[in-house]
Amino acid sequence: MSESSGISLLLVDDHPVVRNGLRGMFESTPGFTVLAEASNGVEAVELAADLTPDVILMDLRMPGGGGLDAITELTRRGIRSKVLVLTTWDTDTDTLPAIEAGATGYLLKDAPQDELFNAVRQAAAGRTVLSPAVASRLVSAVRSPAPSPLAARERQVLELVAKGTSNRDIARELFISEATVKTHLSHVFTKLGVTDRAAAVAKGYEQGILGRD
Amino acid sequence: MSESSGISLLLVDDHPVVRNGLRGMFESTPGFTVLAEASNGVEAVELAADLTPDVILMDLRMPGGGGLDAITELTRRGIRSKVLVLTTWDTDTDTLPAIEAGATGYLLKDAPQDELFNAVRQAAAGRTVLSPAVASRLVSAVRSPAPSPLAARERQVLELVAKGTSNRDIARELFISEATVKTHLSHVFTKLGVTDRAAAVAKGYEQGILGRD
DNA sequence: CGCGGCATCACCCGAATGGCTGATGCCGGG
DNA sequence: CCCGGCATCAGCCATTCGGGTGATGCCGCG
Repeated sequence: MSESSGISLLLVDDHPVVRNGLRGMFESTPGFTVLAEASNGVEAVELAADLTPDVILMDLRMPGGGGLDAITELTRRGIRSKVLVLTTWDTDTDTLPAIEAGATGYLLKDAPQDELFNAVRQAAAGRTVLSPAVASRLVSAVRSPAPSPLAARERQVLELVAKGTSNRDIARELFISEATVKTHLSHVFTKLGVTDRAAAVAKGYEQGILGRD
Repeated sequence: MSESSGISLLLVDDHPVVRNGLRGMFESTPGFTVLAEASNGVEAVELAADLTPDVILMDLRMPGGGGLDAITELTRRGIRSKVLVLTTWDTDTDTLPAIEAGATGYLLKDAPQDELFNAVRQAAAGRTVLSPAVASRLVSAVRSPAPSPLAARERQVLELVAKGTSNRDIARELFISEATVKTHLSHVFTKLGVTDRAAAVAKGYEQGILGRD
């Protein structure tokens, strides 16, 4: 942390107006210093590597080096600047990936100024800041209602398979014959595009069919 | 929403002192009405079904009907009250399950009053409110840095297994013998407490060893 | 320096798995 | 009314698994 000049910032946005607006806001407020600006992800990574700002305010959608890749790269390089994603609309599907990639927070640009300031401070302190909309998204992703392509019986079988139940025991458990279990499993394999139970379980988790107990 | 009297509340906590404290806070603040209190989950569900408060402030750990079950039951019954989980420490492993069960927000009891008020208003409006600590938890669950008990090689093998690779092909892929693959897998089984590859994959996902590509 | 964890390999064997072919009954949509 | 999806069942058969037992070499920690 650059103690003397408060929280140091790197602004990343392809739109100069936005950068200017942000720079204005932060420069006219004690406790913040704008170290530099970048207009794309690649630049952002370079500057961040050089200047190690406390917080990087980053737009996601940018020409010439997307924000997402930039975040990934930053974390890969072990640069400790906190990334605060600032986006215009949150209709994006990128919110989750961004967070997974290592973003510390996610805010909408229409957030009131003090919320923004506050978020930056929180981020600098390493705390996660999510705008309500994003938090909701994240939460609903956790309880994602993934429609499964599997028939009810097939899902049941798959669940038991995931628990390590053998075909024979699945048969017993569901009061059907082992042959039927095998048939169901074959269908599961076909539908999931795999050839064995282990991969089927993996797909099951990947597609959210399994995993929500 | 009970327009006339602001946001209506149901307080659920096994500790009378806490209930009292909360009641005091909310009754002395315009815009809130405490409809009732409950000291356990079962009571809470009954009262909620009866009174349909706008927001339910609920402790998680309670004797006689845990908060988690209560939340589950509420969502099951389609009761539209928003549940705001209020917990003392957040060391719990319950935060995620609670959210998955349908909690609208998750706050620590040591949150400052206005934050609490604000959270309740947000919750009443259907927005998700997470205290920073919980948000972090949630986020890190998404990119879970779960320390896997598996050795490097073992993890590799498990990953291939999840892709449906046969032992023989795993051997080829890793330039080792099939026997070695089997040995690794045996160890994986032991460490994960399962007996077959399908269950191993399931555990792998469950424990965050697999799933983050 | 010995013990434990990791990584490697071998051989045996019984049981489980997955592919294939084929069949029946039910149900709902076109 | 027929077709397709679901659910049920059967038998055959090659392959794969998983367990057991045992062995070697390397490395790090005490």
